[in-house]
Amino acid sequence: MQEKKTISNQKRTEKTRKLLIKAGKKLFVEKGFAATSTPEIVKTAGVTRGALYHHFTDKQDLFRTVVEQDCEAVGLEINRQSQEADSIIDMLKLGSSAFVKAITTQGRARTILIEGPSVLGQKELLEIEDRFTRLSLRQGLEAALKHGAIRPLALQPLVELVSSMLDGAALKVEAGFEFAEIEPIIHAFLDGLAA
Amino acid sequence: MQEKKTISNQKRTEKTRKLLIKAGKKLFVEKGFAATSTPEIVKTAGVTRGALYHHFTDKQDLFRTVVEQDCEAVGLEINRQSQEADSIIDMLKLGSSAFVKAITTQGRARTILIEGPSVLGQKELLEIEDRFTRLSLRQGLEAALKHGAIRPLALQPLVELVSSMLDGAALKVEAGFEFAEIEPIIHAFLDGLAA
DNA sequence: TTCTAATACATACAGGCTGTATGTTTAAAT
DNA sequence: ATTTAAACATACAGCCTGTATGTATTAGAA
Repeated sequence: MQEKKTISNQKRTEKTRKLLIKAGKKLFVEKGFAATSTPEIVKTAGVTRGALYHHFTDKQDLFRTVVEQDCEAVGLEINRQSQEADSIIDMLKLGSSAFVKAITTQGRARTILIEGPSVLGQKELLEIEDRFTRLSLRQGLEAALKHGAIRPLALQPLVELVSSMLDGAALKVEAGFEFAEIEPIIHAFLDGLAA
Repeated sequence: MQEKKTISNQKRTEKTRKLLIKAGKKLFVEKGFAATSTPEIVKTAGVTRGALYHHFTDKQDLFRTVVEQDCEAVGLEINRQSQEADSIIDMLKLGSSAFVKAITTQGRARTILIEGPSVLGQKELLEIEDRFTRLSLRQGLEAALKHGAIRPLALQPLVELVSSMLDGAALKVEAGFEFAEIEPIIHAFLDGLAA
């Protein structure tokens, strides 16, 4: 029979945090941040509120962690799918599509795009997105500008606007629009930049 | 000396509602929906919670009213400023600029764009925006499509994406970017549609 | 004009939630 | 083996929301 006398603190922490994050993610997606109570979270996770407030400073801190993980996952998807691009403009298109597909998976659009701005504030959310999802967009646009693949525009605002357009596209897909209907318009916009 | 024996119920209601809406608008802009308490709202308005819950079903209902008023104001601005346009594409540009300018005034971006989606839900917010601010955008794009001023794309998703891009543009302006920096990029996008 | 009904509040209350303070158990360090 | 510190568990204080109930003022009917 297997004995389980001791669990290292590290493993224990890791496990508890994972349970809390998983529960939080599920509930934040289903009901939103405000409508999700901490008693509900810990009940879903199978721990106590003591554990929650030991590992996170408050509910918002848990939410931030959820958003960070979601953003990281989206970022990985973008990188993975935009590898195999022929041209620079093609890379932008592939990356854009990857972004929309990834962020409309697992309810990520709700946490990142809908709840994120009001719970974390626009500024902090942007920092997170910069770290994970918008990195490759920025690089892609930078390369495109350098190679003259798109018109000479200010890089920074360009990143912001393209990013916003993609956020919007994702929200529409989330709201029921077919991605097949949205994608050509994204491409039209990007082609417009090349004109 | 002026006597003030009787005030008609209509006037009384109008006045109280106006006070509550004004207080709510101020506080929602300053601190967000969640961080604004109803005791604080009624204190700012100079009325009691009884009055608040008499005129509005709940805090969210007051918020919705605030957003509707803000959207209406934005819509009026768009119509006003996009009158004097020469071409169809020019009307789109004028309208877009008017939208961004109007929604970055009076803290409207916070209530409509940041708090709105999470408090009211994406769906209900879209309905409100459709009624007030996106009406002219839709008409403009429809006319542009009919006249062949822009490429043949599905109207509905087109409206959604342009609208989202403008939302994003407004948020960036709100976040400190200069409108002068953002505007040319909006125009570039719109020109791209004409290509 | 008087009485009744309805509107527009005002006050009191119940339940729930958040964050903290404090207690307890288990791993880590000495 | 003992002490310390991490990882929880429990209890508590304060605040907030929505509702229920009570009161005053206006509207309408008689």
